[in-house]
Amino acid sequence: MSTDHGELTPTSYAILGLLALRPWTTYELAKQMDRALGYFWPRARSKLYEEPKKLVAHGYARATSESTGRRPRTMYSITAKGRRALAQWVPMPGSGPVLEFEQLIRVFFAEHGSKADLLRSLDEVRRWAEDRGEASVGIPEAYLAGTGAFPERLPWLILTGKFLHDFEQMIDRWAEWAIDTVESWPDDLASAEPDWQTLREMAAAERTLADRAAARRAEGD
Amino acid sequence: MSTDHGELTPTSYAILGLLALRPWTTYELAKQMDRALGYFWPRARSKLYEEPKKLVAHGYARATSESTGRRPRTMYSITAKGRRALAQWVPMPGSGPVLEFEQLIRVFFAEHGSKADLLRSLDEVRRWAEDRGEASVGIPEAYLAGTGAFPERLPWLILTGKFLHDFEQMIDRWAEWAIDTVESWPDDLASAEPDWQTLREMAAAERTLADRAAARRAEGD
DNA sequence: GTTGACATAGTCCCTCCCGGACTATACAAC
DNA sequence: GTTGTATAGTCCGGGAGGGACTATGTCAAC
Repeated sequence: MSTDHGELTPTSYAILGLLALRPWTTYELAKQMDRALGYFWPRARSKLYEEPKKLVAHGYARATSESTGRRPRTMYSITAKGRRALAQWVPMPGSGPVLEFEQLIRVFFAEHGSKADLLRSLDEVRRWAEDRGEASVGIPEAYLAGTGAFPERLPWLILTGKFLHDFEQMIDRWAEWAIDTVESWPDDLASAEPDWQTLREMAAAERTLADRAAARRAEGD
Repeated sequence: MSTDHGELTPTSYAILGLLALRPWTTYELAKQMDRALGYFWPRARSKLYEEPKKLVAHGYARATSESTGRRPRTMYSITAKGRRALAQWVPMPGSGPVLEFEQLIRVFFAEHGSKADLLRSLDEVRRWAEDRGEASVGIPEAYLAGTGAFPERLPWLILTGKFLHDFEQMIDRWAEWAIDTVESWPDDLASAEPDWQTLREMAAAERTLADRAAARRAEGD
């Protein structure tokens, strides 16, 4: 069916999903990714400009040339075939969460810096959470005020929104806890005392999760 | 100083940090990444085999040829110059957490599947958390038993460990909540009622974070 | 004492993807 | 009329993914 070799990736379907909402220019798509999808499926701009072309090549989208003044622009819209492909993709199993966290590498190797360095790294993390909060505070408020985009999708937008919210809160609370913990340490990291209490709590909680997984398997699942 | 073009990435310093603990063969390094660093800095095996060579080219590591029987292997160890470079890198600012979560795309576009499809996606997420719990349950227990690796690093290993733990718990709780929420919906997703209560709670919590960010900025930070 | 499974120790290569530099027009403000 | 910002993209080098491939070592089972 498709003559080109490039197969569709989750990024393709993410774009296709947006096209199912309404037609967009690539520029608008890129902006839209910044507002929502980009928080859990971040992709480079250059990719976002390529994907719609791939969708067109597969017959999943249609490109129409429009213009603002004498300046051309390309509007993309989904086809019936594209909707069918999307409906097939959505229910399929997907990959679990993948995390990249450079600042945590610097915490992991804290012994190569001072206590003050470590506290600075942790404070950076807390700021990240605060900045995130600032960036996203308007969105739930807009829906409460009835001005949010695509309100008919709100029930499941709240599901994904709460995930991002919980993620952000978790980071913030972790950073606060870590700062408190490190502040109680002596200046010489090498003589810091491990937080045994936290370690015991983690062991217990992991055990609970692991037991649930084992029980699930035992139930012949 | 360096004649080759490839500059050092966080991946390079992650490996360099491991070399600072003790010498390893590349194979051991790859295994070690699976055990800890890989959870917040996942990298392909092929990359892990290239990085030590780059470190040697920069004078940050030294390669020595050993053998097991007649089978050769390369042991890498850090140099004094490498330790200095690492000590410079660790305290520098790093990037905040970046998340990729394909399953959440499928939740985001839930309108293209059924309620049952959505529940299946969410259950997958819960299983992911359970499997993670199963995989990591032994680590805190080992340290409690006094058999964990590099016990002198335990204080900050607990910091990073708790982060991963909190991440996992957050995912698990979110999935449970989402499943409960969706189960209360009618079979036709289009007539589901938004969870206004959760939306209000999110708005309030984000506001708190955002205010803290604003206050921080006002304090001339 | 041989077979097979699994761990060790890598190499190779094609493709995906990043991300920053670059170009250019439209429009509004000063 | 210039300056700034939003719109609408293209280009490209290098990082990174990930699977296929090769080969030896070790240990337990048969």
